[in-house]
Amino acid sequence: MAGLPLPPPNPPPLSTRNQTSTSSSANFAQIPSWVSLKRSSSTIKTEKIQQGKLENLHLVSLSKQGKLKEAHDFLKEMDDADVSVTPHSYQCLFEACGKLRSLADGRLIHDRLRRTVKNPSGSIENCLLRMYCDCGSCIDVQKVFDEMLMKNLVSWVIVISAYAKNGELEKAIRLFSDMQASGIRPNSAVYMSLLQSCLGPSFLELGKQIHSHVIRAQLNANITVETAICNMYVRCGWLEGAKLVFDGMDAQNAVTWTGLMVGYTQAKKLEVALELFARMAMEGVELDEFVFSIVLKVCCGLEDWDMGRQIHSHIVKLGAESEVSVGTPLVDFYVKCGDIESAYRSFGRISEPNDVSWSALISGFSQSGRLEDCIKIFTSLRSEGVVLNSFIYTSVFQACAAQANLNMGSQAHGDAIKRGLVSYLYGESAMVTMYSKCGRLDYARRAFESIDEPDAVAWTAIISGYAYHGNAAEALGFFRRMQSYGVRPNAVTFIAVLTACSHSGLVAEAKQYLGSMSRDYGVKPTIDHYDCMIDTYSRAGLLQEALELINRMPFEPDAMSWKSLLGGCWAHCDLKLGKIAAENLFRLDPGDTAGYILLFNLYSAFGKWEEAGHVRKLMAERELKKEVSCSWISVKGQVHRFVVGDRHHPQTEAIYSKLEEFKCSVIDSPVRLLNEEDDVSCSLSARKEQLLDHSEKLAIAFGLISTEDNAPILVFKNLRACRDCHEFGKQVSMVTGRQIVVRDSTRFHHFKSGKCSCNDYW
DNA sequence: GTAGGGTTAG
Repeated sequence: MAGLPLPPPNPPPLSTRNQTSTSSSANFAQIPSWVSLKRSSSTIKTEKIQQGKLENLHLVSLSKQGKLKEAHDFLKEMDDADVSVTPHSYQCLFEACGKLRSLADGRLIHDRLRRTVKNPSGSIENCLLRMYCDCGSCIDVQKVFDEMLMKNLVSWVIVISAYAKNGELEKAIRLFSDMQASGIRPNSAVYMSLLQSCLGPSFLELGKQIHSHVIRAQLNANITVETAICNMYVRCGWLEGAKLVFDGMDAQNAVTWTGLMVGYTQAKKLEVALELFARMAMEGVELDEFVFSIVLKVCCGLEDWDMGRQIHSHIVKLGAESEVSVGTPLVDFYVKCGDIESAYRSFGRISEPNDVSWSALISGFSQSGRLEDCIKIFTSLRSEGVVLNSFIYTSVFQACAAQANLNMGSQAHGDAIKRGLVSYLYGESAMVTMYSKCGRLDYARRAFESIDEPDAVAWTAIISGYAYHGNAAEALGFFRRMQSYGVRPNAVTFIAVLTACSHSGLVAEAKQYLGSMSRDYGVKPTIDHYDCMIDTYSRAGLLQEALELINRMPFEPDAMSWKSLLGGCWAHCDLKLGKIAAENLFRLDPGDTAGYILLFNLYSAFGKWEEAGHVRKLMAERELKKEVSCSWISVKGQVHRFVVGDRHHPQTEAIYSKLEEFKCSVIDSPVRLLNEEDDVSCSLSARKEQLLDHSEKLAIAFGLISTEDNAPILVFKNLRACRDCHEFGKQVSMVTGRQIVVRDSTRFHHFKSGKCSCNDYW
């Protein structure tokens, strides 16, 4: 990728509602250091009043720049020179402390205020209150508030909002009553802060009471307050109430409509949400930049890609594409569409992308398999010091998992920890998967054990990890542990459990788990679960059972059902059933290359060359090409890739002579089977030659000559391991005593002392 | 007052 597209010229802004106007206050950063209390500056010293003004000006400047340490020093100098601090300076100092959330500084300056000023004004005290709120210290807020002699409306608003924001709603309500008792009428700000604190269904009753207070206070004609009430009902899960308030309003603005659409989206009533948008557009409500994100989300949920594109063109007409709050949801929409090119184009039109925009794009690349791009963008963002977030890291972990890129994955891991950006559960589960797919089950386990309270997804990740590595005992152990912790398994968990069983020949266990899903766990089995069971029977050679299950299961068999059976027929040499399975598979998925190869091998095994040739012709007719097979190994941080018969590597001679040492391992059976790695069109004798230099063997041989004698060898390949290479792995592990690990397209093979963890089942 | 990005699978 040659750099990202340039942003276009700025379009007219949508609405200025959210654009903070730049204040016209002086730039205090420019006040030079001559405003200091050097005793030599006699001109300043002589004029007492002027002097105080300048010092206070400097103090204000330091506060606005957030230079609190310098401010403290300067305050001391002012004390020494007997210059008093003005109320305005105190206000600025408190504002700075609040902004920086520096409670310690705030308390120091508060102390100073107490010592030097007898009766501070109400507005100073309100500043103090606000400072302690910003620093999150309710104790200090309460103390100041209790000692205040002149409590005005603002003071009450600050304190009530402080408690409300802090989740102490009861206290806020009590203060609210006190306020009324003391004869002060609450304003809309008080009600807004109380309403915003009603966060879930448990607050519904309280929310209703606040609502009735609003009506009594006659504030219910205020569009902002009404919108807040509407959103309160949405958050409390009472959509009907929200709708009632909405319909009762004299006029609604874009915010009101957006809030209601969010409500219907959360309630999974997507059609209603979309209707609302249509109505809103028809009624000519002035759209703002936030409306589109929710509508586009609705389109994604409905998979209504046409509607999404229509909305996109509407956005273009409004000239809002470059707005980050509009462009980012657009990127996500196209990612969900599976249209990564459009997503990338939309991203390029955002004039000032933020971290959310980047994460939407990166996850798009990760999900669409553009892993190189994903990693590339991540690396360049990191080096440019752009703000990253935990979403980005989660996507990077995923990409590294798919790429089996342990190097990048563990680097990103360390980096994310340093920046505190491993997101709880999301990032952690992705990390478990990353390590297990990179071949480091030990790290995966450690990553898992460090999760505070793993949820079903995290448990599923570790169970899948062990299943993927062919260790059913551990996988099932984790499944039991999961239940002992009271975490309920979901549908995907059972896929992992059943996969663990099928790869280890645990037929009875699989049957029992499938049967217990609905009964004991309340998880309804889907066709995927039945396919796992069919796979289990097939691998174990129980082909009749597999066929029976296909016929009597409560679903129409899909391609996967027949493919599993075909795999079993191939492994256990059942031509008759294999033909039936293949016919059905090709009917449902004519493009399944691996299926044709299975059938070809099956015919060949029975010496049925004519039929085998027919399969080959069929593949050619349907223009099915095998993916070019390759294997790779990482040595000292460098990745070495090999294809069949590869002679490009600088150490080719040494690699081939190492292979010669193991030559006798090639099974010399009268029937030479076709493997995924072989060229389908070449002759039998040529294929025999090919067996010697399959990419997997080349990678293993290179591993042998380029690593320490006792180091384990980890090889990755893009296709399924063939029988010869599998035997080769076993033999090498026996002769050399090395541990060999091969990840093929479906699982890990751990070769040790002449045996493989897959028990020759894969 | 409002929204936007991600976790587990064969």
